Amino acid sequence: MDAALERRRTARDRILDTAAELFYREGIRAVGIDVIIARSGVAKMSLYRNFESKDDLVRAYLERNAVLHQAWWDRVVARCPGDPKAQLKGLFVSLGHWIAHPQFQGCPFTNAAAELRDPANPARAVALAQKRAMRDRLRALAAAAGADDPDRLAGQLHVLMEGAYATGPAMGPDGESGAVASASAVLIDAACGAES
Amino acid sequence: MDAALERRRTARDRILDTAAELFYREGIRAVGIDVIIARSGVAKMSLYRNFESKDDLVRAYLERNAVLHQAWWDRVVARCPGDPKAQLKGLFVSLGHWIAHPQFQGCPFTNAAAELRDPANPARAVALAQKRAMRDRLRALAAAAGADDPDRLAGQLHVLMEGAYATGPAMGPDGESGAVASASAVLIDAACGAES
DNA sequence: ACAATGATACAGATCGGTCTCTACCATCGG
DNA sequence: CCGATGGTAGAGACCGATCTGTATCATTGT
Repeated sequence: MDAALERRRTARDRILDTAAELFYREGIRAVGIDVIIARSGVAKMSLYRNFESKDDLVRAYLERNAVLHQAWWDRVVARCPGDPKAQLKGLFVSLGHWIAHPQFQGCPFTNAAAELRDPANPARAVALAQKRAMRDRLRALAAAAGADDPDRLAGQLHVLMEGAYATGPAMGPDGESGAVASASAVLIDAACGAES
Repeated sequence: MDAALERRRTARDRILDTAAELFYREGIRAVGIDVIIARSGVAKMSLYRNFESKDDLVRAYLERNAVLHQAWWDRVVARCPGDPKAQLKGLFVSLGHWIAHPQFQGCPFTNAAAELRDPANPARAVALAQKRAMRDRLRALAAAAGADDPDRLAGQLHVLMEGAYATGPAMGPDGESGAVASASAVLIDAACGAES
């Protein structure tokens, strides 16, 4: 029964798990269908019964990652309820830890956008939408924190956040983790008035 | 003679020009050798006589871009001789203009690093070296500007710079150009003391 | 005549995607 | 309790397209 349940659970999920790991670690274009098939122990037709195409699988991978990222965001924000300024700073502290992780390979969405340039690719649309959503959430927090110009602060923090993602793979685990947190603090304090 | 010189000049250079444009606009892995051949009006063997492989062509493309980027940096810095603080700010103002260009497609080195994950790829090494060189130059300017902690300011500005590159393609021409310049000013002033 | 280049065919590998066939398992009618 | 049925999955051959890279031969400018 256990094996049966495992089987029923799997197929699609096993494909998605394997694809997510490979896409993130080795790149989307570098990972072929055959490798995903082999590593997930799944028949090729099972993949094409659950996903229309490789592009569709990539789209599903990014959409699931967007949900996970959203969950991370909510988790961090929930640690400082009612204190938007601390919530903002907490995001960047947590981000600084993440990019120092030895297996960190950059932002999945930025990577996908770099690999998939075709504007008509739905996976690319998911990646870009995620960026805009991030910016919107930053803007909401900046406004809640009482920034003089919430839109400006959101823009600054958005650039900083993207930079943290981009700097990670280039500078390695001893990279700019501290710089991310400290820069965000400087920008947030400057935009909200120095009083805590 | 002119045509002959043109011919002699070309071959390698025409290949490199065409490859640079295509690699940057459409991505490295998305552009095949055949397209480069056709668009540059060159025989396939002329490419393989001038470059060992496609990877070698990519490496040459990135190395030339590194030289061009260095030249841009020097040009901007030369506009404010003897004023490192203004030089730093000028870099980010200029960067803000660049990422607003409609044909901006992100940082060629970041894109290359995202597309070429194999650590043994020499083109990837060129891309990562460029990042480190940028950070070193930022550190030198930060020290010259009298920052309290030059290494810290360099790290912050480095993240900001990478973020500017990464945000461009996602947010479009009406993106965060202003945020880049303003954020850099806040960080620089905070690190050097407010007095100009 | 000679060196460099263009044109083209080709080789070998790999890619995404389709097809066929078999095996399993859950359900349901008797 | 038992046997037929249908849906899901694994295994692997196969296809056409495309990719990098090589070999061959004609052309051209000096």
